[in-house]
Amino acid sequence: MAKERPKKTNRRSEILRAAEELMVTQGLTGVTTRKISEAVGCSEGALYVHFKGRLELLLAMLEESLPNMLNPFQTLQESVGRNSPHANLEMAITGIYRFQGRVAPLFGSLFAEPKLLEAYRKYLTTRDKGPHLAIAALERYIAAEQKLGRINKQIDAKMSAHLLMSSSFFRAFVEHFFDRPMQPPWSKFAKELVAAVVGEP
Amino acid sequence: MAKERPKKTNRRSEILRAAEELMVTQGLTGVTTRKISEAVGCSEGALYVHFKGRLELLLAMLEESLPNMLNPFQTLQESVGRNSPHANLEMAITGIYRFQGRVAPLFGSLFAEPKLLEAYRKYLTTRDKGPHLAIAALERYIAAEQKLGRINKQIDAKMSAHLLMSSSFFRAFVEHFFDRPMQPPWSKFAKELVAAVVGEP
Amino acid sequence: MAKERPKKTNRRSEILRAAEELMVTQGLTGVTTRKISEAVGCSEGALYVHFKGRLELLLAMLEESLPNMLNPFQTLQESVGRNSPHANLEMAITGIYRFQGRVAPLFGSLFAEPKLLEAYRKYLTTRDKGPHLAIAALERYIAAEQKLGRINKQIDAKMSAHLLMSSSFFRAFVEHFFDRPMQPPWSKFAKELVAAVVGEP
Amino acid sequence: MAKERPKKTNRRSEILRAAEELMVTQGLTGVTTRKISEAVGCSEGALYVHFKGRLELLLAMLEESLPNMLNPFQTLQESVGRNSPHANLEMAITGIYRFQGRVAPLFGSLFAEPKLLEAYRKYLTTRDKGPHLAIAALERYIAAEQKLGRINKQIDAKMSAHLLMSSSFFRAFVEHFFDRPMQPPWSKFAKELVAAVVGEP
DNA sequence: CATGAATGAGGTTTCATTCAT
DNA sequence: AATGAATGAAACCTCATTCAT
Repeated sequence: MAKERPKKTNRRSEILRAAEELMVTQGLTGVTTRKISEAVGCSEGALYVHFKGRLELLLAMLEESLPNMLNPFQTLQESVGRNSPHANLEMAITGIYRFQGRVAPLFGSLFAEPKLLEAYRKYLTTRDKGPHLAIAALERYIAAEQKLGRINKQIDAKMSAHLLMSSSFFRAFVEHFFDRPMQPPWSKFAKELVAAVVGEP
Repeated sequence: MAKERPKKTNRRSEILRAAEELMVTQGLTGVTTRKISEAVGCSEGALYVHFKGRLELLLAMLEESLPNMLNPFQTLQESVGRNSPHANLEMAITGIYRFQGRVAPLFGSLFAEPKLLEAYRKYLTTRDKGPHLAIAALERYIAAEQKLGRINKQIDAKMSAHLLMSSSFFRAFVEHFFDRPMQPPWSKFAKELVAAVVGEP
Repeated sequence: MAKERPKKTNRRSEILRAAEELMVTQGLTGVTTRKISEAVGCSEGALYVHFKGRLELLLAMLEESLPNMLNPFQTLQESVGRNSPHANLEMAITGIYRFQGRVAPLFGSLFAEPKLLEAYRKYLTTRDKGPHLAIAALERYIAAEQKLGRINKQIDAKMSAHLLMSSSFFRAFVEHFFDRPMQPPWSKFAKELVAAVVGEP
Repeated sequence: MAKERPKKTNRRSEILRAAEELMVTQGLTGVTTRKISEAVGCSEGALYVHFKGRLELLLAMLEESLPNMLNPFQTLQESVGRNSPHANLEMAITGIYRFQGRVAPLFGSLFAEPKLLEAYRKYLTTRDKGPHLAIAALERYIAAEQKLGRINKQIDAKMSAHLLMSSSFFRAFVEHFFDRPMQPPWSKFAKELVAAVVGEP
């Protein structure tokens, strides 16, 4: 009789979640095997059942932190020609901004451990992941709207995409670095940013 | 006959230089008291003659990594009305970009050690230092050139400053993160960026 | 067939025994994690598997040094009405004296490390341990014998108990402090002491 | 012409006073060369101008902590035949008790550093110092009063002296060990103690 | 799959002491 | 007499990892 495997999904993802939580609250340096196991409520040895070592564990954790980034762009692509381009772009960069708020500290942290950074680099490049995807998605959207005449055709779509991305990232980074929101508040800034980059609505 | 004191570069700065070197090559995690003392060629105890502890040492090191940033802006302010505004802005953001290439890994690293980040935060805010100064300098320059009619008065000076800063930072960060230059090369990108932000020359 | 587990004296107690040994031979200052691990023949890290830190280790060690004190008093209580009260008291204070000879240096040492003293204090007071127990036991015994008419009823039992305890402790402390026995030798002194305190037999 | 030495007494005794203060507040372990120099407000090196090393410094400090003990006994000897013997003894043991309250932690501490204890031992024994002096003084007084018929001649003067000394020491030690006064308060206890030891007045 | 004990290397910091100035 | 920089040893503790059970 087949042994059903009902309670799985468990450990491995518990561990990853604990690791991410620690990374956010204590910084990369605070993500020790001891603390992870304490947070999960298991022995340190248990970590090595699921991962070859700390590095692999952290890589897996980073892997699972990314996917959420894609959503804003699917939505964006689907809204070509619908609503106003400005509203669409604002929503998109708001998604990006939020995502970057979460990952800026994570990614920044990696500079502290070159081995981990190098490994993550390899992981990203072999799968062709990176911010260029987001920029490209923005660019495609802008170009599409330009074709529809809803965005000024003079605008350099690629550069605009770059500007939107850069500004969101810079803001997210600085705000987390100083642990304090910048002025003006994001919603106002997003409007102004889009207006400045693709022209007044 | 005055006794010259030639060799007084003085431990303290040797230590700081060694620490910075280590931070760049090995990441914040690699900046240990042991390694610093080895790099300097002194005992570990010697570090504590000059600094209360590792944290203070690192803070001092960060302190001494900043000042160089100010130069591009002094130059910028002095060139109001001279040469072309585009050339001036390109030079300025090139300076910023280079500076950020050096400090992005440093600052990113800090996310790995919240205590250090917090301390550095305090240091920066009590002296009102931060990227807003650079942005404000750019903004002042743009506004000044607008007054002279050398830059389109329609342009939002503050937002433009922000865009220039963000783009430089984003590029510097990403290039160091991936350890690979982005396309197009900086000199070309800088031109396009300035053009996109303050209008074709 | 059951596997006997003979060698389980178990690190933890090996460690505690080594620590006590060191405390006696080298003084509290000589009880270092290094020396303990060397004495046990394990790594320093192993200590931290069993104890949170040096302080907890020392507390546990002190904890296990006490219990032996209780025996003299059980015996004492059981001998009410039997043999001569003087002989009984002599035996009891001899037990106390021996115990105090062992712990006086230990307890004295604690003044050298206020944090440890404070922690031990807390440990003792929360469990209502302390010399008052010994004094009370002596007092109870004396009172019981007074009821039986075997000790002069005029005697202040409480004060007598106090005197017996104090004298034993003082002697033990001084002898260890000077590393030299006092005159007259204990057996003679004990007799005289009891006679002086509860009256000639 | 005599060189007057006006501002002396200084350093050396400043250092000793600082060391004693530290010993009382931080325990022997807290008496480090660094802390002493900080407390005095001089360099660590300065300590070695006045003392060969830490051990000699501490010995000198202990040396200067004792002399005050003698006063109660001078007074005592002078009051033979005056006032009441009980009052005189109470005053004497109160002096002893106070003194021991100060030195019990100091002397206890020494068990933590056998080398220092050994050195101090040598110092004490070569000059024939020690608690036997105090006991002998008490004994002499009691005997003198017995001769005058002011104290019961049946009393064993030597043992009485011993009991008075022991009780004071025990109390001082325990009270400092537990950092809490014992019951009954000293003044009441002293009366009862003297009454118990040399008979009701 | 999981544990708990163990380890060796390495972390930061403090110590008493020396010595050129 | 005094300093301040320096040191080597040693303090306590934490790390990632292994392995028998």
